[in-house]
Amino acid sequence: MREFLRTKGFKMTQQRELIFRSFFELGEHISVDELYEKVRKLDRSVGYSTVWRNLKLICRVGLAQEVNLGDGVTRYDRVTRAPHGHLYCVKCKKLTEINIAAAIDPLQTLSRQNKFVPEGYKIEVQGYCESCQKERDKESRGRKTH
Amino acid sequence: MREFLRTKGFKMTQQRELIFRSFFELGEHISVDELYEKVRKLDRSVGYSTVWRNLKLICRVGLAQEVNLGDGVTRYDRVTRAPHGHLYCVKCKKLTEINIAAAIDPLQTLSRQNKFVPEGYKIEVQGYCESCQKERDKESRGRKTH
DNA sequence: ATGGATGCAAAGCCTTTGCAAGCTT
DNA sequence: AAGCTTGCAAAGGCTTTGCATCCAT
Repeated sequence: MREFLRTKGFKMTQQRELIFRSFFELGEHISVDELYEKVRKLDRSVGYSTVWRNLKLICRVGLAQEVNLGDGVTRYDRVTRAPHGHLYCVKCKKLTEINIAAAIDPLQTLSRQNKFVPEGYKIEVQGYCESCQKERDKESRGRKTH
Repeated sequence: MREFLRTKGFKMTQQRELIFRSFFELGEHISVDELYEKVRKLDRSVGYSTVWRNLKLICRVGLAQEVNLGDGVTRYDRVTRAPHGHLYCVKCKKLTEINIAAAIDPLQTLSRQNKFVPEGYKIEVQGYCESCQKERDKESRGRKTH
């Protein structure tokens, strides 16, 4: 890792190592806050912006990718060999990962037709998870503008 | 429209009509600011929050959907019969709409397998548009943490 | 009248950045 | 030494909300 970063012009520091380690130990869809919490448990002296900047760095060197579920918080997904998408329950916010290989195929074709070079895919299916399907009707009866 | 809203418990007002009209006249991927600008040209007295709340309302009654491209701004897409996805150039931020019917198919299958009831799809392909492909290499040479 | 709708100003929240000091290389 | 990093505090930038007032029904 240290080598990997060096070749890209970055240095390895104690905090950086802690942050990288923590990030990869956590699951997917990690937010800055979540990672910050985890890191703080191991080293109370690490600053929030350091975590934030390192998360950005992880993305910059291609080890992770930002994910935006529209809840106002940017999350980060480790880039794995298997690209995945999400089933996002709009009621309970639960996320379920799905393999999107089958969906990527037609997208590559479309990209080609538009002379577009794809680098990544964000696929999200919004809807209701099994346990929230019953609540669905109530939901649509909301009122008030705010 | 007035009727439609009434059945859902909302009233029609002068501002609301202006906002709704403007929204549907504009293209896709409209941000609150953009809509606000357009509305202000027609009526300087309309407030920002009114535009914001009405955009939310349009979504709530199912006429539009929030789109999040990860640039920190929430955009709104009119819900049309034909669902579409986007080719998002990470360099120039250009958006190109694509028909995602072919990609939805496998996603529905996956949803079914997870006992998930899909309501909408967000599909975004990140990459480089034709004119930005040459810049691609330079881009990856970025340095500095911030 | 009644309750939703509006405008303004003020919060809220998360994301970024300026700086001076501290560490790798 | 040179330059990337870090922490802290302060900005930013967009999204929400409190409230008193206004307006549609």
